[in-house]
Amino acid sequence: MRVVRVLPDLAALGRPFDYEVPAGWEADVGVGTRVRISLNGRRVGGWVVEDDVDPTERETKPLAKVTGMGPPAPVIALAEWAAWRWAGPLTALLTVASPERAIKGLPRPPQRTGLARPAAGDEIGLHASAALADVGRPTLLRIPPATDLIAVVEQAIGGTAGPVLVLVPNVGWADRLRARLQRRGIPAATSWAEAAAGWPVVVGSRGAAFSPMGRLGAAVVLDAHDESYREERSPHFDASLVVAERAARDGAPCLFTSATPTVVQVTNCRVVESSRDLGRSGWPMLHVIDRRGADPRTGLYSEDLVRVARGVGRGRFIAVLNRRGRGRLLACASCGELVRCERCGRSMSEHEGRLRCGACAAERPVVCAACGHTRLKVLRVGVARVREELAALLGVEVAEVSGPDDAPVPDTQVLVGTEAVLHRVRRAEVVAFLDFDMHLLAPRLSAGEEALALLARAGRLVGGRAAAGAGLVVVQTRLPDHEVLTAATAGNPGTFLDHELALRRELSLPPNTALAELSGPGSAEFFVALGIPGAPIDDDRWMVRAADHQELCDRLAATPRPRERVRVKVDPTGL
DNA sequence: CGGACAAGCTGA
DNA sequence: CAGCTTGTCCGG
Repeated sequence: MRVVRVLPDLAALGRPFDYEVPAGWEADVGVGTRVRISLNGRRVGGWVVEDDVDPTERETKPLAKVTGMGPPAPVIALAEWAAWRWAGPLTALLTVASPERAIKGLPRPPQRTGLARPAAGDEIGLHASAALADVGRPTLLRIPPATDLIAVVEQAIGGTAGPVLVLVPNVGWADRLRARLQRRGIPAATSWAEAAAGWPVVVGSRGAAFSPMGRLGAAVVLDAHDESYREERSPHFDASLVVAERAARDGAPCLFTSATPTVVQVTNCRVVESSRDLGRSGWPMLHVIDRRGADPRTGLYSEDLVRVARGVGRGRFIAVLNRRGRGRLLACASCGELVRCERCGRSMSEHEGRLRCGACAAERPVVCAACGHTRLKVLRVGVARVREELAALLGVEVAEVSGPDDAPVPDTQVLVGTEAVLHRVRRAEVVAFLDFDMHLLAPRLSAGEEALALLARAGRLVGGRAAAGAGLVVVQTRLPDHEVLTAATAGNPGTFLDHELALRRELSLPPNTALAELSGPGSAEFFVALGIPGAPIDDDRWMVRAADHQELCDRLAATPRPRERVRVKVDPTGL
């Protein structure tokens, strides 16, 4: 009698059980198949995770039902790797890798037309073409933000006979890319079933990293730095790393593209940089407005900014204001200097009568580092007033972009919104960051990387500085010499990366070490059981550290979890 | 996870 | 001590 091992889709259980395959079902059951089983008297769903298991001496029950197709065996193995890498339940990853509804049969794959490799005419195509010869670790193409990436995708598709997986940050982008490929005679899968059936190209967002396609011919991750590749829920897997691992397993080349790669990516990838000319011309024109002299109590609009806004032609003017998080900046009430950490440069907040850095936990007394005064002010913007103020200043209608992602964008020339507005508008003449310091100093490990990525994103809306009709990105800041701003001004993120890498090395932060955040009531007990270096963050959170992920993840996997709940976040971004 | 069963608490 | 809550165990 054939016996299979089934993992029930109950996250807290996390243990497989053995079942018999009833006679006549043999052909419908294999690794990955979605089944229903009778467990402890109730019917639950699950996945076959192992086939032809040695029947234990223990009695086995038969499978109750075959629900439909599930992820193929190599994707199950990939999900197991991801469960190890992000110390999370396999069930959650198998759910991502499975079709939403039961699938019994597959459509017939389309004719392969338009799949010839185009001539690698321009610089981007040449880089992509060369990078595709490389296998093992991803090649990172560092290309400026205002670059059309279709040439990269076409090189990847034309350069292999196997299926190509293309990851993009969001579904809107996936839809547009699919449509463009379709017009070129390249059918791109839009569903789980199509990917499983053998469509030559799969385009998708985060979840598509676990797409049920066969052995990859090549993989491409566009805007590989984008935060949306990171799953917000547990396990917090990073789809770009999943794709890199998958490509390596399949012996396929993996291409990352990014204008603003993270320091971890430039460390772990083979980096190919675009030429200096292309780099400069593809970054936007940046206008930095120094607000150091401004009274912390005055409004958000400098004279300079108002002048720029009044000079806008027919295009859009977009004002961006960060309201994300509870990030509050402190400034000296006397001289206006921002309160920053002397070790890592991030913002500090007041904590039991002392200043404390949210990123590296450094502490010091409540004293202005510039003038020695002890009175500090909280810089906070009256969000509701921002729109009204701008409308009054410019004498035009101003709309606020907020609410759900799919709501229509108001049809006014001037818009105010959080950074989400940059995802919802495709084109602008001017993008102005009213208070960029919130981004530069956010108490997160990735604050600088994210701030630079934001400027690059804004650059897409206004166009590269060399393009016809190029617009302008405006930044109001009290830190005009910040390395993020000098890098963006020069159109060369390399200077920022060098700075950030040196800082990370000095503080033993990733990529020099691997970190995990433990939270929840059981975190203290789990920390002790782990027996690796770490430090408390606050009441029920701990940060643990190991030399690399092998050591960290092996330790996390080998240590039994305490009875009380622990959440583990490998590679935390917020500290 | 959720059912089974045991131990603990409460009030008459 | 019935009736209820809370805790612990376990599944093929």
